[in-house]
Amino acid sequence: MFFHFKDRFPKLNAYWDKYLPFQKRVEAPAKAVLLEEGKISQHYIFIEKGCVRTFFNNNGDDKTVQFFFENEGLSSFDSFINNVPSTFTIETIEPSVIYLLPKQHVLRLMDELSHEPDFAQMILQMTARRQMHYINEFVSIIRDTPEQRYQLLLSERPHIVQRVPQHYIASYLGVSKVHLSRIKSKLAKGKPHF
Amino acid sequence: MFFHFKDRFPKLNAYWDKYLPFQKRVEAPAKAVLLEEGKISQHYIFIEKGCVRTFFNNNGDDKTVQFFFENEGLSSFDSFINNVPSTFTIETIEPSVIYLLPKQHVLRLMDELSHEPDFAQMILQMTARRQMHYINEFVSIIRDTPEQRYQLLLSERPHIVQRVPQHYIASYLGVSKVHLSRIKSKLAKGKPHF
DNA sequence: CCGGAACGATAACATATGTTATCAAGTTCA
DNA sequence: TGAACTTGATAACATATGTTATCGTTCCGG
Repeated sequence: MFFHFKDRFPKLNAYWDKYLPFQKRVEAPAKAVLLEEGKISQHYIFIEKGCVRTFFNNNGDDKTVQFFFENEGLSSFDSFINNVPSTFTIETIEPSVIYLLPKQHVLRLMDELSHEPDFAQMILQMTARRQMHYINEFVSIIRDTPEQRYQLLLSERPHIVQRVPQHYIASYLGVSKVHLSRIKSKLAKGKPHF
Repeated sequence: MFFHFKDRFPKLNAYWDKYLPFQKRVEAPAKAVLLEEGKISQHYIFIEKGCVRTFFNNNGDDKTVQFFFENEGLSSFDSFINNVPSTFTIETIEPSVIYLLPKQHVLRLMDELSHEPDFAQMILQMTARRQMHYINEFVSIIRDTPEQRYQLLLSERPHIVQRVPQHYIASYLGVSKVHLSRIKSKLAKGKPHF
């Protein structure tokens, strides 16, 4: 969450660097669970290499909520901040190199940061953007057909299609893996590639 | 957004009361536009009486994103904070009594508030909850069938079903109004009421 | 008080999507 | 290396959902 705003708020860099030493480096294989559904989040997670998804279990099959890649950070935000059980699991997709920053340090970082004069503006701008992201996810799914959503993924976030197994993408799009396969073959017919 | 946290952070009361005089009271008929898609949000909106929806236009027909009722506050958050065009329109559903607090006062309120020692915690807890709300909207739509979503609405937010015209609810659920009508008639057959 | 708009139900048809099953090609790991 | 697992495609069938059209009712403004 914070990492993405380093450019807009250069002051973040100093804080970030200060807490780097407290991070724990982890090399995780594929399908390694970084946080389990129902547990309380204890770390902020930063991805140096590899990719990660968040998902929840629903009657046996799981539904993917979001994908994360290199140089992105995440946590189960509500669980982390409000000390409640996490709604979803965080799991590596590929073998990955992960940095874990324990909650106590993050909270200390936030507390120090809150003495900066423009902290209010910064935190509001950050959270407004995050919120907009999730609203857009919702908007897209009530506005677009699965086929349109897949094409949006292809054009705007092609790395997801390239690196993530198809059934994860299917559940993220809100369709069965069989239907996503149909969508792909339909698109392939319309637009032959030489 | 802030109003809901008055109980958890009693200090908010003092700030809220302090800025009450700067609000403008408006009596709006049904279908009155409080903020238009594409414009930049200039007010925080508080609903004293009536109800309101946010929606966006999509090729002529509109898609409802969220409903708000008495004693709830809202703004087009990203537009308000980041000074960007609003993604959606805010419109009354019923004739309503609305209070508008101009942006400058809200920003001043936030700035004062940021000197409170637990401001960081407060703002993080608030935003984590809001974020969770929107994630849950997304999760529900990739997990549940429209019929299940309608039943959830019936059991957990029955006031929406009672007060809001059906086609608004249909677009919020992500189905056509015809299909929502089908869902209702199907449920009525299964569970006859005497 | 009238006429039109808004709201909601229903039918008929077309299309989209889910489910289950099968097959093939990689990939992993003992 | 071989067996098990993962990934992906496809077929066949059942169900869900969209679209268009029609009808009746209610509501509201001139």
